[in-house]
Formats: sequence, C-alpha cells, structure tokens
Amino acid sequence: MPTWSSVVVAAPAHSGLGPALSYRSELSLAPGTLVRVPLGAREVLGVVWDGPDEPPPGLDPALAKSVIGVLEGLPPLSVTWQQLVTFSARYYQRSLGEVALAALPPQLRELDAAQLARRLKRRAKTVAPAGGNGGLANAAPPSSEEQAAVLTALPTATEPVLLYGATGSGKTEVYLRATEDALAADTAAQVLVMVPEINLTPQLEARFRERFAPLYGEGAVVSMHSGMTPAQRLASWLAAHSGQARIVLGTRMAVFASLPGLRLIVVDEEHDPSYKSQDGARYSARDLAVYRAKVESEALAARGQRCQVILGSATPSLESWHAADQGRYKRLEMPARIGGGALPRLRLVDMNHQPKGASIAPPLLAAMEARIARGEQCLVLLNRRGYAPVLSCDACAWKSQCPHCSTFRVFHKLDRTLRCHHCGFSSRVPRSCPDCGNLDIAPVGRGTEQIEEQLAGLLSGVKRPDGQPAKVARMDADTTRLKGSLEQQLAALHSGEVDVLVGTQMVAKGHDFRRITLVASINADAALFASDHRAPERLFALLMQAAGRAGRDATQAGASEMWVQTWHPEHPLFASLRKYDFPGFAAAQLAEREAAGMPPFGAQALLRADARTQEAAQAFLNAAAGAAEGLPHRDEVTLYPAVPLTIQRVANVERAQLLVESPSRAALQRFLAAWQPLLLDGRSVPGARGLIRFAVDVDPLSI
DNA sequence: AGCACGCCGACT
DNA sequence: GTCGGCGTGCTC
Repeated sequence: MPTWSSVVVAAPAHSGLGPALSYRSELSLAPGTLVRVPLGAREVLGVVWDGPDEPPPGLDPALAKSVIGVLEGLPPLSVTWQQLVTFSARYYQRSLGEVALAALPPQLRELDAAQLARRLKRRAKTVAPAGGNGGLANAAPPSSEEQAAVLTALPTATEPVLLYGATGSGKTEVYLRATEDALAADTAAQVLVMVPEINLTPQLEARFRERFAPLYGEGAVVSMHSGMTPAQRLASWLAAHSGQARIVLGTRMAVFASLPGLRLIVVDEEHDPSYKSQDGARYSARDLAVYRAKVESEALAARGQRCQVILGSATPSLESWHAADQGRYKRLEMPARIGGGALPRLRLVDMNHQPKGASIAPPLLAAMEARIARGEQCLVLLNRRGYAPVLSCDACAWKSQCPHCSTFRVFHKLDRTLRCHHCGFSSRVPRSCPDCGNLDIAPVGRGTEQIEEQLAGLLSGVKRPDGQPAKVARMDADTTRLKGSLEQQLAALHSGEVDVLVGTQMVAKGHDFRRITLVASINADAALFASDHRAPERLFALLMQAAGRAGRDATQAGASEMWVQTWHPEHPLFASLRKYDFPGFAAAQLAEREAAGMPPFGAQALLRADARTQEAAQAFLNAAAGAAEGLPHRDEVTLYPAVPLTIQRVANVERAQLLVESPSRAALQRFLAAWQPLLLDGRSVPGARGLIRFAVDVDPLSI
C-alpha cells in the first residue's frame, strides 16, 4: 500500500526547506532507513526520520515525488543515533539533514546499489574469526593501586566520569581495562574511544589491537578520522554499523558513528580544543559524547544495562572540572605517575635578566649541554612554524604582509618562501624590498626553523657520551607532512639518534619519549596575555603536557627539568605550574570566570559573518541584532556590538562576529531558536550586500 | 548545499 | 555569434 515517509536530506537550515521532506513510498519505511530520493534535478541520499506520515498541508500532493529506493542490506540507524542527531541539530542551530548526512561516510552517497552490495559482501567475508571470546587477552601489565581503585569505582559511577590522571599515570591502561569489561559483559557490546588528533590514532590503535585482536579478531578494531581514504571510511563505518567492529577509535567525527551496541565512550584528553568542530555544525564532540551516553543509557535501562562515558585528562577543561565540583560528574583521580617518577622540576628563566636578543638563555643552554653530554635528550617547544613570523625592510615600512589576509606571511628559510599560514598563499622570498629596493630585509621574531638552526650552531661543539657530535632535529607540521614521516621522526628519537628535538605543540601531545629529561618552552608569553580568556587554561595544559614528556623513564625522572622562558615570571599561572597544582589553578580560573559571568557560569554563542567587505559583514550582524528585538527571551540575553575578528581578513574574505551572552543556557537556546529564521532575512538588508555566509557558533572556544 | 535559470563581457 | 561569469531562487 503506497504511503508517505518524511526524509531528511543534506540541505542547510537556511535553505528554506522544513526539517524533513515528504515522499511517497510503496512500503512503509522504518525510521532510520537509508534511502535514495529525488531532490530537484538530482538524486540524493536521505534518512527516513519519522514513521509513515501524512503529506504536509502546505504541499500540493501532485508535486510530491517518490522514494527511489532503499539502501539494501543496511539495517536502519538506531533511534538513539537519531536522538543524537536531533539534539546536535537543535543545540548547534543546524538543520537535521545537514547533521545527519554529515555523520554518514561520504562514499555512501555515491555508491549505487550494486557497488554497495559488493562492499557488504566483502565485509561479510573478512568477518570474525572464532566468533568471539575464543582467545585469551594478551597479558595486561599489572595495574597500579590507583588504577585498581579507579577500576573498582567505575562500575559504581552512574554519572559521567572525569578521570583526572597525571601524564604517565596510566590512563590508557584504565581505558583498556574498562573496554575489556564492557566488551565481556555483552556479546554485541561496542566501545568508542576518541582522541583529539589524527596523529594519536595509530599508537592507540596499536595498543587496542594488541590487547583485543586475539580475543575478538583483527576486524574488531577500526579507526575513524578524516585522514582515511573514502573507501577506508566507508569500510570502518559499515563495520561499526553492522556490529562487526567492537571497538571504534577516532577523532571528533567518530562521536556520530553508528554503534548499535554502544556500552562505553572514552574521551581522552577531554580538554583538547580539537574536540570542538570549527566548520559545518560547530559541535563539541566531548559534550555530545556525554549526551550520547545519557540517551544510550536511557534506552538500555529496560534491559538493566547502560552506556558509560569516561572523560580523561591531566588538565581537564574548566567546564568538566566545574561539573565534577558540582557532583554532576564523578571525579576519579590518579595523581601518581607509574613507577613513582615525579614530574620535572620547574625552572623559570626571567628573560628580563638575560642577554638582549638571546632566544635561548645561557643557563638553559648550559643545562642542555650537560644533558647531552650525559646521553640524555632534550625537547624544545616553540609554537611557531617556519624561520621567522615576519620579514621586514630596514629602510622602509615594508613587511611580509599577505596580500589576501590581514596577517604576515611567515619566512620559511629552507625553501626560501614566504607563506601565509591562513590562506596558503606562498611566493619566493624577494632578494630586495619590493617597495624600496633595499637589500636588507630582515627576519623578525623566531620560529622552529630558526631555533633548530641556532641550537645546531650553539651545540656544535658538544659531544655525546659516545663521542659523536650532538644532533638537533625539528618536528612540526612542515616536517611531518608526508605520510609516515612522523613515525620516522619518532623512531629516530627513540633510537637515540637525536639529542635535541625542536617542535611545535604537536611534540607535547601524547607521544611517549623515553629518554627525555629536559623540556624547554622558548616563548610562552604569547599565550599568557592573549585577549582570549581561555588562553591561560590552554597554556597551563600545554606546559603540563610538555612537562609530562620528561622523565617518563622513572630511573631518570627525579632529575628531570622543565624550563620556561618568560618575561613575566611573577605571573600566578607559574606559581601553580611550579607545584603542578591543577586544582589550585582551576579554582582560581573558575573564580575569575564566575566573577565575569563567563562559561561555565554563563552561556555564550557567536553569530559570525563572512563578507566581501567588513561593512557588509557588520551590517548583516547589526541587522540581525535589530531583528532580535521582541523575540522570546530577548531580555535574558545580551547582544554585543558586531566587531571584526582578530584576524579580520582571510583569503580576501572579511570576517566579523557578534557575541550573545546569557546567564541561562536554556534561555540562550530558546532565543537562538527563535532568532535563526530571522537571520535569513538579514541577508537582504541593503548594507549587507556582499555577505558570503553566516554561522552560529554555540559554546565558542574563543571570542 | 547543489543546481538551474538568467542576463551581460571577451573569445573561437 | 557562443562560452561562462556568478546573482537569484527552488528543491517534497
């Protein structure tokens, strides 16, 4: 009997289409069914949302089209998956279809029925050895007392768990054990483990594979991140959706994976800003993980089961820390490092008392020399790629301004280029000043290339215990661009070939460096006084994480050091850092946030606009603000004036934003929902001609 | 978002 | 004479 189905398709909220479209179909289609439907001139992928319904009153039945076909062999997406999508769409002010379709692997849109059938058949063949719990887990290392205490407490925690564990305290082992328990409890159980960066997935996958492949087969562990090929992504998604994959490891996008048996979600390094998406729907994968665990648990409650969520970090986000203070999250602590090693001793270098122009203070250099002579390794941190952030003419006002952005192009000495890190524009370094012809154009400031060069010179006379000269290497986005080069560089470090590694923040994250006993941060101040109110918390996390790279080998841990060069040694952040006192630091930061009504004590959203001109961007925003008068909850939100972004122009696009604040998250939500449809009209105000796009960013990370 | 339709400038 | 620029409007 012919009937109606409401289907969501990939159309944005401002497309003017309702939340779902109505199609005729021969059969009644279950919610969650993947279908192909006609849309305008094309044929698109859609997801059946509600069950069979009546055609909407506004639609002429004669104009309605029919569902083209169902994607055969794929069970419908679960109700809880739909709930997750619905929540995300509403909370982050996007359309249902946009969120739903973005959560599916792109290849699913392109494959025809025959191709899909082939993929499914191929999967079926590679499936499951032994059909389950035949083997034995690889012997797990004995867990510490702290780990044991946490593992005992986990089953009793009904709230989301905040695992506050020092770097090196063995959080990964806790994740592995929790996974083991979750999988053993149910033959269909699945576990989702998220990490902030693609770089961190291979080593995590290796550990999970080693532990679980013998038990559940090689196909039981899959990864999901944007670095995979479309075919790999589809394969992983199908494995997860069908239940064949028992463990899914991935970046923030993995939070939307279809996991019909989900029983545990782990968010490692939960404070990391990478969990907040910066394009499309600007979701926080960490927050969605907490929500997802809640709805999965509600659905499982009838069967006496649940889905647990663990947020792990050595420097939790203030949001999560505050939630734990309030008892909404359960805080479990592992303060000690495995093997009893201490975190390195903090050595602050007051740059006011150092020779002018020295990028590496003499005492730090001496300390590094001593380490190298003893056969130990050093890690030097500088959050700036390239040789120098700016090139400047001595004779006139010329600087290496990017022609397309309001930024300077960075001088890369190795390939003699000026590169814009925002739009990618690159050109050869001019021999002389393009404006006045002066031959003296000089680098200003320092990047990793320059520090590498300087250290190589300064340490050239230093010998390692084996008599070889000291070797300096560099690791940043430029040296790890090629596939496999990151692994190569890590291997060189582990083998002891490299004595000093200079790198950007990527070296501070996650990687396990055994013989490093000295970590140095060259220029921490940039983050100290940034206008962004989250800058201190990010700096603290970065330095803490960097400190965690040192002395992981307990035999040397006692003598390891963390050097920080600063012009402001009296800054209170360093007092907390000296004691590695995160709770003290967090309490102080939270007090400041509370006084200022900042998150987590108030809620924020940004309306952002991109336009040809700054005036058009601001005109749109101000028109939107004007249109907000009289909206529900208008008196509970504050709309600030439109302002240009810190980097006002990128790739010839002018950018501006407008901050919306409210003491109440719920009021802000309701206001935004009412505001959203009016934003469309704002595009047509006269001054806003030239507007390219706009977006709402709920819970923005930086303002 | 796509994709069509539609109306004005420099090319085979 | 047409190819193609992107402005406006529609998609069950």
